[in-house]
Amino acid sequence: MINTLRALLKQKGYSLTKPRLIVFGVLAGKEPQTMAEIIGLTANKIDRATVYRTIELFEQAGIAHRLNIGFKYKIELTEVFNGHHHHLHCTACGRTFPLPANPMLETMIDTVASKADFAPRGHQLEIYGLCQNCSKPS
Amino acid sequence: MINTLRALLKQKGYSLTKPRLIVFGVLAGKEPQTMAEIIGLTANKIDRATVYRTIELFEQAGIAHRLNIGFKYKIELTEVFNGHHHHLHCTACGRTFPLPANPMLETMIDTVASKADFAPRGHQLEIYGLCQNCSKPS
DNA sequence: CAGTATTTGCAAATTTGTCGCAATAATCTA
DNA sequence: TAGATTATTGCGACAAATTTGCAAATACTG
Repeated sequence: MINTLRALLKQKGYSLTKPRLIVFGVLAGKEPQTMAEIIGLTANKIDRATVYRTIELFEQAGIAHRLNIGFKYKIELTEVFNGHHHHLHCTACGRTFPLPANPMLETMIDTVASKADFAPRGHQLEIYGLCQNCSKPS
Repeated sequence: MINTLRALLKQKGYSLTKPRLIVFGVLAGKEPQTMAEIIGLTANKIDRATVYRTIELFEQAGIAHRLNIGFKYKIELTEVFNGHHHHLHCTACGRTFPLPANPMLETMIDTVASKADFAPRGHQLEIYGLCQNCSKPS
């Protein structure tokens, strides 16, 4: 994991610094995080500006990317680390869950775009609703 | 159209005011707009703060909703006015095109979510790539 | 049309994201 | 591994985006 990180950084000529490792640590194996969350979790270690710069750099290096959810956006590691997937966003508790990609669905999405004379390069599917926990009768 | 607008507002106990009509007019029948665009188009008629408040109110009343595209978000009228559809976002020219919903695709999305023990209430699919115009050989 | 409740504009305050630059840490070379 | 070179960080100042309080204006009700 760290090796992949190092490799992706090196590919772009970036170095693996302490702040970058910290930000990566905050993202690894967690649900997508908002900027505020990342900044909060690293507040005593890294400056706000560095967090923004790091995220931007991670995006350029294909390490992390933005996920648009409702108003805000959240950051998560790319499919290199997480595999391609979509998201289930619970409108009750605000959590975001990964939904493993379904090959048939992927194909259909590309097909539908192509039929509209559009050359698809990627997509993002966000499903809104209630997670298992929030739809339980209280 | 205006009647539907009035009805949706009344349903929530909101009144149909001049500023709300103006904002509605800016959104009706157009591509999704960014906040900056809406504010710009109404600058000499409505205060910025009112635009923000109106959009928020439109969201609550199911009149308009936010569409997340790349970094920014855009506003468009809901399916009540526009029908359910997805979006093709051209990464070259930045335009956003509607993609009429495909029933089979819709079904598959709901199914996939349900299988993950999630109760889907809606979804948003953004496809990124090149529009017909931008993929032409120049 | 008056009375009441809602909504607006304005100005100020927050929040969010960016930038320049000197200090610091990482990388490279010998 | 020391020393030179380059990339990166923290800090403070900015700039942009969004929110809020409140008095004045507008819409709705009877």
